[in-house]
Amino acid sequence: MTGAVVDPRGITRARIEAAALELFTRRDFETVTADEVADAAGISRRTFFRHFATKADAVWGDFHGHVQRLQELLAATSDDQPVLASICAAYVEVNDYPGADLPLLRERMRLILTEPALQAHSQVRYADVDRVVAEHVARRTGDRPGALVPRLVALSTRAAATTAFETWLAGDGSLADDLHAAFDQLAAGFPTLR
Amino acid sequence: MTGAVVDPRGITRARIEAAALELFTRRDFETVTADEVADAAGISRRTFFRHFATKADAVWGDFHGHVQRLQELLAATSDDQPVLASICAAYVEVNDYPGADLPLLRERMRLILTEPALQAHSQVRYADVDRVVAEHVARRTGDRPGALVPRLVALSTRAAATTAFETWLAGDGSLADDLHAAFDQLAAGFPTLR
DNA sequence: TGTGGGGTGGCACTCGGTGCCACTAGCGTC
DNA sequence: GACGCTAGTGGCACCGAGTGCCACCCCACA
Repeated sequence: MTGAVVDPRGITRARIEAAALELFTRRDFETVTADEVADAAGISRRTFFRHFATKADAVWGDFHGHVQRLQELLAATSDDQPVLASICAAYVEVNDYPGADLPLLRERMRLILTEPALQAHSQVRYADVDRVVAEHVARRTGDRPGALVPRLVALSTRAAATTAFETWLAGDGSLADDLHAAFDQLAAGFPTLR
Repeated sequence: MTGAVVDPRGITRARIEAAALELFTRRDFETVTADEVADAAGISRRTFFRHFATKADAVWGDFHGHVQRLQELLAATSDDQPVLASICAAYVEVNDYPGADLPLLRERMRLILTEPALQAHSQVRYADVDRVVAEHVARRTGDRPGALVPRLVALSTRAAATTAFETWLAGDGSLADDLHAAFDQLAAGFPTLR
């Protein structure tokens, strides 16, 4: 009805995201219905599912752009730098949010890491990250992207990033420090275990 | 109606699993409805959801027992053995299926690793594995189970196991060899990258 | 003054999953 | 044999996620 006077292709989407994050934070993800999110955003349920394929997708922001930036950063790395270091740097860079956005990121990651439905959904989104990282490693080693080392590096660096997010959420340090700490352990074969 | 003359608590469940795996293999997971699985297993839809909380759960066999065996194996490891080696050995042992069961395992893992809905669901099941492994590492290092190293080791060893399953599925070697290859890379900090 | 396209809302439908109730079979007790 | 208990089952109605279809409205452009 109001039709949105201009809506430069994103206002509505942003309003839905904000409403969804607010509701999912206040109550459990699964108890919030798509109708409630739509109501809170001032749109119809049908329109909600035009902007987001899934209820879960509403918490991911512009993740596609996130993956694309990661890919570009990896493509621009120097061959002099060790592979793991280049991946760590790319993860740090792509997660370098301005301080004002950190509370939002915190809440988003808390939901993704703790709500079972979102945790499950995350696997599908992160598969894109794994593919991008594996291709980067494959370029550097000459392997196929599906070979053992590229896949293992992709999956275990994502494990490092996930762990870093966990510790970042639990503490009050900087995300970059937590990422470096996790990647250092990984790259050195977990020296503290010996 | 037939009521099952004896059904030593598991016949029905096994029949559902077989029917489900057969259908999911022949067609895509998402296109097979719960009704169809129930029909194929000779039970009602309602009964299907009494045996399995989720359509996806029907492909996991006795995963709970799997996790329990893993936990017992880890608890029984010697402190002389390096932590990563103990985890690798436990993964190998718990996945040491008799040759006759390998086709079943192959199909199960292929579905879990390639069907998006099952891939997503797997995250929730594997969270139990991660918890068990992290507790094992924490016992050995004196850390809390939620600390950086226990969590990182748990998540990255699972990454190694997942990668090993991927390469096992793509090739025709032994799963134990693939697991050892992946864990060796991980424990040594990816030596081939340097 | 048309006219075409994009964003929207409403509606009906499928499917996964759940709560409730009724039925049956097996089993031990009196 | 009648009673009650329990476990497994089927049927039904219901909720919520997601989709296809159609009608509508508004804006841009001819």
